[in-house]
Amino acid sequence: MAIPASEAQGRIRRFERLCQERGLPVTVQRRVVLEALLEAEDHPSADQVLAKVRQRVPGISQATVYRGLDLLVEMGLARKTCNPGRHCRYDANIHRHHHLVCDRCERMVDLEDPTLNDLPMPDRNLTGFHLVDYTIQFRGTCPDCLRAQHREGIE
Amino acid sequence: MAIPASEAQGRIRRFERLCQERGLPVTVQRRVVLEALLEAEDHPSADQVLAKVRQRVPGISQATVYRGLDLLVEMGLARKTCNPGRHCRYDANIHRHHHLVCDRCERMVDLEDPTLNDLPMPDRNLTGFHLVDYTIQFRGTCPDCLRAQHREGIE
DNA sequence: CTCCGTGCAAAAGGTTTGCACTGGT
DNA sequence: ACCAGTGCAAACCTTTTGCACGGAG
Repeated sequence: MAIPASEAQGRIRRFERLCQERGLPVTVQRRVVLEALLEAEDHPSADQVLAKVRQRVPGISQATVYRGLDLLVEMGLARKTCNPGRHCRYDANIHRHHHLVCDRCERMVDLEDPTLNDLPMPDRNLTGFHLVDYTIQFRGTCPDCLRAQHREGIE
Repeated sequence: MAIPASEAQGRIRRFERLCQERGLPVTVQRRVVLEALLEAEDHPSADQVLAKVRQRVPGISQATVYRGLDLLVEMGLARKTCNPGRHCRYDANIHRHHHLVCDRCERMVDLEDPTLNDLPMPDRNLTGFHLVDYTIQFRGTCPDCLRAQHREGIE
């Protein structure tokens, strides 16, 4: 969803600050990628961002946009709304259930919790969607990666 | 998550019935793909399913496994747990928010609903995960596709 | 017997990477 | 001036597709 202009300004400044902290140059290309994403109404694919960015910087290369997007995600200024990894995953569990996803290693495990299975469905009159089911994706760090992080902290 | 043997049997019979209804042959390959998925502990990628299937049917081709998985999804016997489409999508909205996803056209729109933003996080002592956030993905049909379906019903 | 599914291999499509040159700091 | 970023193109990886053969109904 498009970010309001007021907030977008702050987001761009935050981006510049984060770059400085890491000693990364704030290039036109990077800034334009961020701006394109802030203005997007939907959840654009990398290619859609590329198209939008090229309206402003015609010569920009695909690789630069991909790299710019990854940087934003790494900095916490954007989210990748797809699943971790490059491949599709399949699941034979077709009942309502939820997922715990590790941000670090991309592991995904099931969560069966009946207390989470009776959320009210968003009203069709408000959303326009006819919704039939839902899944909650919890994000965080899995046990293995927690241990690994802890070890890294010690070393 | 692995499906209990008792339920797996029923799932296989349901698969056979669905094939018959559609006049599709129940081949060894198709059955093995389903079995591999029912036995999987995690959310395997297509390639992981392929590896598992080849333990039992060494000569099976990659394409057959991909086709088998798609058939299962189409029949409602499995879920693709990745996002619609082949590409990653990006989102500049980094606050807690949720998604409405159309099963038909793969459109994804944001849902901001404060009443959905205070779900209890699963307990770390139970899951082992240190969870920091969550997103709810609602699945269904978007307004455009509802209209399209309606028109198809009339014709 | 007829089709459809399979296997093989090639194509497709999205993303990543190596390298020389350019541009920010 | 230095070092990282960019552009270009090739590589990579997952998924899809076309076609001839063989097996299911």
